[in-house]
Amino acid sequence: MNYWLVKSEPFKYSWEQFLKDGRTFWDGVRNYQARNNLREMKEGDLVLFYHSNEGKQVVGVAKVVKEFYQDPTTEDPNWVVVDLVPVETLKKPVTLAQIKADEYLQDISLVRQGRLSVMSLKVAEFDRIISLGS
DNA sequence: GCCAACGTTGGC
DNA sequence: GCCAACGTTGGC
Repeated sequence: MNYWLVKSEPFKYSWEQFLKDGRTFWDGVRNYQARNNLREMKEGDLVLFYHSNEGKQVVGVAKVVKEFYQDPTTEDPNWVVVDLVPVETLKKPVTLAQIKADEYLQDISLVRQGRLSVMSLKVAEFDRIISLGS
């Protein structure tokens, strides 16, 4: 079981839209490192959903329901997607500022590698964010 | 809107 | 295979 964090700009695809859809395929990844992370995702893995640019906060938890397959939005076989469903909305969104200020989250990729859009999390980091959001 | 960080591209 | 130039992301 692994833990992940994905970013989305809310005006492009928001958590609210995700809840409305009930299920989505995570497309648009055009970065090799992020792509590699998508390929590592297993069914049942939990994924934090982060709003970048506007909001800059973790807003909910999703779950992988289908492992990677060819990105249907491009012919290029380099790129893949996974299917996600929403699991729960955080009672209190966890902001980037909170994460940066938290002593247990100093090494999180969200802070250390700001531009990466799909990253893995340690269990401790995942749990910490969940507890900050409860 | 600016700019830092960093990934990618292309010339040599 | 190195590295400069360029483009993109995302925080501020």
